Amino acid sequence: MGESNLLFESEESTVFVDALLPLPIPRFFTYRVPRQWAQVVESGLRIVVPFGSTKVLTAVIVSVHHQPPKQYQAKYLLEILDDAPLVTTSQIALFQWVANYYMCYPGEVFQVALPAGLKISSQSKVQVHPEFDQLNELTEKERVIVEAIQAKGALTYDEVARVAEVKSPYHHIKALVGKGAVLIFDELKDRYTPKVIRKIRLCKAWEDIGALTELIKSLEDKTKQISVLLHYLRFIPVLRDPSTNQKGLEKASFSLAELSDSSLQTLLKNGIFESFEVIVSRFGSDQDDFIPATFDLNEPQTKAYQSILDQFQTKETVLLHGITGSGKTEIYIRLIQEALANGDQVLYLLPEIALTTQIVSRLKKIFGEQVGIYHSKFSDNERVEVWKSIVEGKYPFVVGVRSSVFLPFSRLGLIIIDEEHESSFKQTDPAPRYHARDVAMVLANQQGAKVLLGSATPSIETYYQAKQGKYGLVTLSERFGKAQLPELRVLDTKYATRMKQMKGGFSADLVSVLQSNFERGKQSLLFQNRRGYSPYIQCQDCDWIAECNQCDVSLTYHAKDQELRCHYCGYREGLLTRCGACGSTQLKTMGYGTEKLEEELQLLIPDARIGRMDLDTTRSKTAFNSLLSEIQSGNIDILVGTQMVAKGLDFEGLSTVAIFDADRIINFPDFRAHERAFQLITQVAGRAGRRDEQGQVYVQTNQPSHRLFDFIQRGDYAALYADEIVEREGYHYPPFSRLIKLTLRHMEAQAVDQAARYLGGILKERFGHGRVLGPEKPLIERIRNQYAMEILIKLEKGVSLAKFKESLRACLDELPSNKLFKGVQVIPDVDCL
DNA sequence: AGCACGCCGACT
DNA sequence: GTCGGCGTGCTC
Repeated sequence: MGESNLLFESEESTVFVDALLPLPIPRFFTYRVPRQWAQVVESGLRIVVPFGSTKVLTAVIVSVHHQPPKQYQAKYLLEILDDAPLVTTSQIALFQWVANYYMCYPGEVFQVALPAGLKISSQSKVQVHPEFDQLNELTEKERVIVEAIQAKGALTYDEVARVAEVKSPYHHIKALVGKGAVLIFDELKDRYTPKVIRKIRLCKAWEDIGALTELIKSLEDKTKQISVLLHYLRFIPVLRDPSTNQKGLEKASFSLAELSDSSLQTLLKNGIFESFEVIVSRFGSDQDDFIPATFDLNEPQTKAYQSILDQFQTKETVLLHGITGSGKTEIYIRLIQEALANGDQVLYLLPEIALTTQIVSRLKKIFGEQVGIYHSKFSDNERVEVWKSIVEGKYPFVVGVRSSVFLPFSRLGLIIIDEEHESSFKQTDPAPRYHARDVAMVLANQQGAKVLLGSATPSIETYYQAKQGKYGLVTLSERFGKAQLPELRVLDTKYATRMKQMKGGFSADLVSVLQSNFERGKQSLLFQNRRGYSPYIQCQDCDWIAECNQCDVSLTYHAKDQELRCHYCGYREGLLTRCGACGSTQLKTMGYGTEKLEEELQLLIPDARIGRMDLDTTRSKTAFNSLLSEIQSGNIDILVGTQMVAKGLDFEGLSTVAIFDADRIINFPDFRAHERAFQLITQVAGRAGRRDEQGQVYVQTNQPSHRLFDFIQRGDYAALYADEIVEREGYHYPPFSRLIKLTLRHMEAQAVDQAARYLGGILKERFGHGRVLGPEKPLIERIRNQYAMEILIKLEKGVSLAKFKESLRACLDELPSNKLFKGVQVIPDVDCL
C-alpha cells in the first residue's frame, strides 16, 4: 500500500456524526469524530459538542457517516458520554414525528424528553490569568471585574454581570482576554451522581465454616469485636449459606445497632471484614413489604377484562369506560401482569395531579422491583435512574406522567392511559405542545403495543372514535362491591339569596348539611376550584379592583401571607390599606377562594376540624403526605380543596361532597365547558361514599334546572355525549375537525393587533373564511407585559394535515418580512385544548 | 434559543 | 472617545 493511498484512505475514512442538539433549530449538526473514537461512535450515544464560540452542549448522535460537509468546516466533538446508546433510534424517530406534528423542532422534543441530569451543564467561566499583573492597564470597570474574579477564583458570565453590574459582560471579558488578563474555560460536569452505599462483608477466607468457627473462638475475649461479628452473622447467615456473604451488610447497620465503630475498623484492618460500595436505586427497595397480588376480579370486571383482550385482537386501542368506583385499577393490574409475563414492557400514564402516593404505593406493593416511577415530584437523579434502568432492561413497568412517553422503551406491549380525558396530558406552555395520549398511540404503533384508555368520563373525541369503531369499547357500569352511586342534590343559591338564607357564600342548606354530617362523625369535602383567599379585592366607594401591573388580571388576596398575588406571573405585594384610585379605606375581599371558605366555615361550624388542600398547602411532598395521613386518620372533619382533591383521593370516611360554585365551572367560556363540568363534578362526586354507605353530593348553583345536573345525577354519560356531539358537529369542533391555535405575542398591543389582523386576513384568504376564526383577544389579554392575540384554525377531517402545515409554515415564515410585525412571536398549538 | 457583531445615541 | 441599547443572523 503506497503512501498516497494511505493518505487518501485516512481522508476518506474520517468519521462524522450528525447530532441532534437541544435547541429550536430545524436541522442536525455535523461534527468530526476524533480518530481515537472512530470505532466507537454509534447513533444514540450522547456527546459533548462545542456550539458557537462559548457554548458547549450535550447532543445525541443520530447518524454516523463519512461525508465531510461541503459548506463549512465541521468541528470536532469533545467527548463521548456513554458506553452504550442511551437514546434509541425509535425514540429519535418519535421526536421527529412529534416535532413535525406539533410544529416545533426535534431539539425541543429532545430537550423535554431528556431529564436534566442527562444533559451536561456547561457554564463558561472566567479566571484571572496566572501571569497577569498589569492592573494599571485596565479601565475602572475592568479592574472591578478582575478583582471580583480574583476574590472568588472563577466566575461565570452571569456572575460577572451581577458583580460588575453590567448588562453584557461579554464586551468586558473579551477586552480582558485581549489584554491577557483573564482566561475563559468551560466547566463540564455530569450532574448525575449515582447513590452509593458502603457495605461490609467477611473476607473470602472466613466464608468457610471451619475457618469461621475458629475465628469466633479466637475473638472470644474481645467482646466488642465479637458483638460486631455476631451482629453481622445475625443478618447474614454465612454458616448456613456462605453465598449470602457476597451481598454483605450495610455499614450503617452497625452504627444503628450502636456497635463500636473502632472495633469494626479493627476487624477491617485485620482482614476479617472488607468494605465495598454498591450503587443502589434511589427508590428504596421495597422487598420487605412485597405483597403478591391476591385479589380476584368480580364478574363484571372479569367480563370487561375478557372483552378488552378480545378487542385487542382486532383493535389497537380500546376505551374502558368505567364509572368511578367500578374497579378499573384491578383490570389494569391484570393486564399489566399478563404483559409482563409475556416479557413485554408496560407504560402506565397518569395525569400529574393523580399520581398520588395512594396508587403508586399500591402498584409498588404488587410489582415491587419491576416498577419504575417517573414523576416530577421525584428528583432529577431519580428520573435519570429510571431512564438508565429502562435502557438496561430493568423496570419493565413504568408508571409515569406525560413526559414518560419519551422514555427509551424497546419492547412495549401495553400502554395504559388512565383518566384519559384529563387535559393535563396536553402540554401547553413551552414547546413541544404535545398531547401525551396521542403521542402514546404513535409510540404504541411504533412498538406494536396495545393502548388501553381508561376513564369514567371519556373525552368526547375519544368516545366518538370508540363509537365509530376505530377504538374498541368496553363499559363497566357497576360499582365495585355493593357501593351505590352517590345521590346528587342541587342547592339553589338564587332562591336562597332571595329568601335571605345565604351566610357569606354558603346557603343555609349547605351549612346544615355540613353541620349534621360533622355531628354524625362523618367527613365532608368542600370543593372550590380557586385557591387563595379571594380572587379580587374591590373598593366599596369607587368599585376599583386591584390588578397586576404586568398582566390583565385581578390580584388574588392570600390571607395567610397577608399579600396580593398574581396567579399568572407570580407578582406579589403587601395587602393594600387604601384604594389605588380614590384612597378610600373601604376595601372588601370579593369572591371565594379555598382560604376564605376555610375561614368562614370555621366560624359557621366552630367545633369542626377543617383542613385545606390546594397548591399552597401541598407545595412539598411531605406537606402533601402529612395532610393525607391527617385525613385518613380522621383528624380532619371537613376538607376544603381545589382540583387536587378531585383526583386520586380515596378515603373511607368521606360521605358528603359539596361543590361550592358549580356556575363558575359550567359557564366557563369554552366549547368544552359542559364536557369539563360533567367530568369535574362527576369526579368530585365520585369521592363520596366509596364503601358501604351511599354518598351525598350537594351542588350550589344559581341555575338548578340546568340539564347538566340531570345528566350528572343519573350518571348519564351517553346523554352528555349525545348533546355535545351535535354541538361539535354543528360548529365544526373536534372530533369533526382539528384545531390549530396561533398565539401572537408582543410587548406592544398595537403590533400584536396589526400582525394578528394581517395574518388572519392572509389565512382566511388562503384557507377559506370558514376555517379561520379571529383574531380574538384571549381570556387574559396581557401576561407579564406581553400582549396576545389568538387565531383559531379549524381543519375538517380529510384535509391533508401535512400539506396544510407546510402552507401555514410558509405564511408564518413570511410574516417578519413586513417591518411592522417584526418581533411579533407566533406560536402554533396543534390540537389545542 | 443564546449570543456575537454591528450600528446607533448618550454620557464620562 | 467609551458604554450600553437593540436589531440581525448564525450556530456544524
